Amino acid sequence: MDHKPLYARIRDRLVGRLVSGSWTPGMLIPSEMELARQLGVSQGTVRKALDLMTAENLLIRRQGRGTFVAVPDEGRKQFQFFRLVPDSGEHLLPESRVTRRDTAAADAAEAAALAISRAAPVCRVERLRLLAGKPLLVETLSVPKARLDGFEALETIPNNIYGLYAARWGITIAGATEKLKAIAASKTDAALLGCATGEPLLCIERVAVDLENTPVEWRVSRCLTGEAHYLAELR
Amino acid sequence: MDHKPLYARIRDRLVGRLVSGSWTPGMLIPSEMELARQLGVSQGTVRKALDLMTAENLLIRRQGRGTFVAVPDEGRKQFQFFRLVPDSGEHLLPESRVTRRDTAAADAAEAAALAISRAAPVCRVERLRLLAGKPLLVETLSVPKARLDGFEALETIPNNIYGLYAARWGITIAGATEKLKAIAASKTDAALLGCATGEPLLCIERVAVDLENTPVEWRVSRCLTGEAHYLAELR
DNA sequence: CAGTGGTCTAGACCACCCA
DNA sequence: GGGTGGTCTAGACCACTGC
Repeated sequence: MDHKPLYARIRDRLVGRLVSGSWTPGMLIPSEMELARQLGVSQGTVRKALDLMTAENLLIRRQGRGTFVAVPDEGRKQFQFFRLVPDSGEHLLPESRVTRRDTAAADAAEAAALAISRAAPVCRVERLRLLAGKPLLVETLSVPKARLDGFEALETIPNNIYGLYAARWGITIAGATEKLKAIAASKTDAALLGCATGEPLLCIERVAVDLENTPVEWRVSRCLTGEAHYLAELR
Repeated sequence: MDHKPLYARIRDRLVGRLVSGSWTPGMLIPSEMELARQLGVSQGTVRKALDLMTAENLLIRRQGRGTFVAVPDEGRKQFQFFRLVPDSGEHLLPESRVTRRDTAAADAAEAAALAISRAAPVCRVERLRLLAGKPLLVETLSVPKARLDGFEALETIPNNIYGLYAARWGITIAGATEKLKAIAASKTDAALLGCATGEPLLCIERVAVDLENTPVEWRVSRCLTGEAHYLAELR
């Protein structure tokens, strides 16, 4: 059972330092040699663990400088989980305007997506996001109150919410699964987006997970794709 | 200029064997030790090159057996470039029905996507794809005639077209870029798909590239997403 | 200049597969 | 048993960074 390779167990121990908060975003971590001494393995094994974590976007290595803990929204990483880009190709972050908030027991869809019980309370936010002043999408997100206690009392919801999860609750969003469909705009969405009812919208349903692969957030976005598109790279 | 690391240059030489066809899909390639001798580098360097190629889905390594050239449509790899899955979760390959074919000079969109001139001839295929007998999507694909000569004379277009590119022209599709939008069904698409004109469709525009990153195929799919969705994993 | 990560080598032992 | 890839170690040299 515990016959994972040594480098994988080293990785797990180092991820533990991230989860426990003893390594914080942006921080310089000890050198390979130092870690090898601390952990009682060779430098090569530490390197393999660090390379794994680098591939997972958890660390950033810089020759001559050292190895750093990745900060969620650094440079392009801001867009790691935002694949909707203007047709013109520029990558801009949209502004946000919160249109609704509440806290209540999870509905069936939320309970399934977040792997929690129907009775568990969730906090919800609906917000409109605009690019260069024009409505781009409206999204509804739900998080388990148990996991992000105090979310419902936040005065403002920052634009970059994954940075908030990290700063306030020490939760790093490590990945997400998205399901895309084309739908017709509902009356309320159309009003928010300033388009016609029935207009085709790109619907993105996302479950975001933390380092331990536990669902943290469920989000459904309805996007106008007249001047933007969702970009996917397949390799 | 040429100061790429040794393992990267080894990778390029080995990719060359794939491109030239001296290594063919499914084939067992020489062992690490043998390659190290042939190429005059250490086993560790060969390993790093092979690991790279494995990560690119070009090779498959099996402990105790050896290293094999990946077969484009082996097992789940059939779906490497087919991200549209039924909501039920099963992964089935759709049947295809060709609805139109022609060969002509490239239009502006094709020339831009395939990086060829307007005068260059392209072969086009439009086909309807069905899942369990129900229309799922209609797609139009264009390939440069110069690159896939004889394509226009094919009697049948196989369901798995990337396997054909490999078998007939020795071209391996190594990656693709997809742009997604929500659009309203045109009259002709609606007729093919058996839906109402104006019905929201998921439009997937894909440029597929070969091992050397040269565009090989341009494809635009219009999909019904009533009972299926496009699945994306973000890491 | 010293310290870091990046590359490259050499060799050991293991787990797995097949004849 | 002999060969394969998978893991782990140890040490060398290089390229880059900052003092």
